[in-house]
Amino acid sequence: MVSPVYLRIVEDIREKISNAVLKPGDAIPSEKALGEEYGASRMTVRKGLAILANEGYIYSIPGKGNFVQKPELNKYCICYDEMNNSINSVDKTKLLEVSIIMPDDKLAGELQITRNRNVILIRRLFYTDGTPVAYDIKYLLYQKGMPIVEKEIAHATFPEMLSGSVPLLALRKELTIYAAVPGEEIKKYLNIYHELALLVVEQKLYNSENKPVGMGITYYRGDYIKLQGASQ
Amino acid sequence: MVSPVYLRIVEDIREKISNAVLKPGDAIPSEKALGEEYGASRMTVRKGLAILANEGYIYSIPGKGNFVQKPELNKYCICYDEMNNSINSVDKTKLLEVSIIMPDDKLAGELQITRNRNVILIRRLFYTDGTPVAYDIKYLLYQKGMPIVEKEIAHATFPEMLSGSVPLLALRKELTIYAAVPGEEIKKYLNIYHELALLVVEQKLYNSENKPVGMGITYYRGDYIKLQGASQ
DNA sequence: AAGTGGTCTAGACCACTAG
DNA sequence: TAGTGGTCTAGACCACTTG
Repeated sequence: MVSPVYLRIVEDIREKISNAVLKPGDAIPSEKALGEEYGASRMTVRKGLAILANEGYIYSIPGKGNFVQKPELNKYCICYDEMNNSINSVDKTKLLEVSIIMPDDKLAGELQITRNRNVILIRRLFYTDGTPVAYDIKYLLYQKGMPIVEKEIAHATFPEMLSGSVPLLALRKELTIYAAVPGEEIKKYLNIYHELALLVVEQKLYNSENKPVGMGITYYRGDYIKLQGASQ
Repeated sequence: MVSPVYLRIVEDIREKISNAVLKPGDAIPSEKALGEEYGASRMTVRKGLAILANEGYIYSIPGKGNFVQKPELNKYCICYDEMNNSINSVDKTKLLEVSIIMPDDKLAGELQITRNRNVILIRRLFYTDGTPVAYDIKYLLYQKGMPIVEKEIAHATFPEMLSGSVPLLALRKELTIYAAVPGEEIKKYLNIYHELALLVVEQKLYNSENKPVGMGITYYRGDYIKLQGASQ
């Protein structure tokens, strides 16, 4: 079997959609018809169509048929890792602070907790070639059994910090990206003496019950970071 | 049939992975064993496993078995639309320029064309509540039959501009995000009189042969935009 | 009533992995 | 050699849509 039948079906139909032979909203031949066309059973045809549906090319309406999907024009996938981006990679970190704090009203609200709940505060600086390029703050809900080993924390990305206490596959993550002018404290940490923009990335992590388990803010020197995304 | 058998299988196994009953690398019971456990045929079991594989929970090794996947810790999905973001939405646009130009060396390189190829240049301002919030530049490879209707261009997002000449499902898109300090020209367009950071978003579009068909840069006032992403 | 997709079965043969 | 996943079939019954 050089190439399975269902893959030939997938490739053929995908090609027709890419070349606009089949346009969004058009009906695809019925599963019975495709089976006859390719000399395949209905289950084999369905396997191919399931793949196309999964890739976002088609959708089906029970009782009616399969149809070409309208493309998602504005979806992008971005791989964000505090320590690595497309123009830069962190080669040194400095742990400024690890402490247990009681949250203020704003933080308690963000983390959906009361003000007497313990929170771990971690502040770090990221360096590239000896230059400080980012100032990083993390707040983690303290969980019993959570390892606060400084050596581990210093170089960990945010999800990694939680790997001991939360099953990572249950983690839901949110990202917010914006630009800002640095305040005096950050200017000092990042050795900024002239006008410079910051790229700010906020992360928020939720457990499987959709409760926040941590949030973080990273302030990058604008001249040391580019985030990249792509469709698909 | 209240809930199909294959969905029960999916939910059971997904639950076990989320609760760390099954950990990354662990083997899942064989398809035969699962079939006996759920009183289902092997094809039904496989349908469930295919869904889990597609969701990124498991993977399979032929001849060995199905295994729990290590989670993707840094993948985020972001919906980017020039005109809409999480804190702001453009309600007016102003077309500054639509013209056909010959690219300079830099642009020709970016678009992988020779300097005698025609390029459409579009410059726009985006407004929210009467305030200019973004300055937008687009370069499109001129294709014969391309509609340059000013009314259409003024309010279109980048992929929409190409909808007449390129099958949109074949479009591959790239995004680059960074922060910068505004230059004099942009300060003038965006009425910036004090220190302010810009969020800059570059878009590059490719056709099905992976040749660039357009690129765009949008300069947002840092106080008027936040981009958001999420896992899944 | 005829056609469509959704679910499911009980087999089959293959290629691969492991002891 | 026994067990595993990968492909495939030829049926079946169901719920749904359309005329």
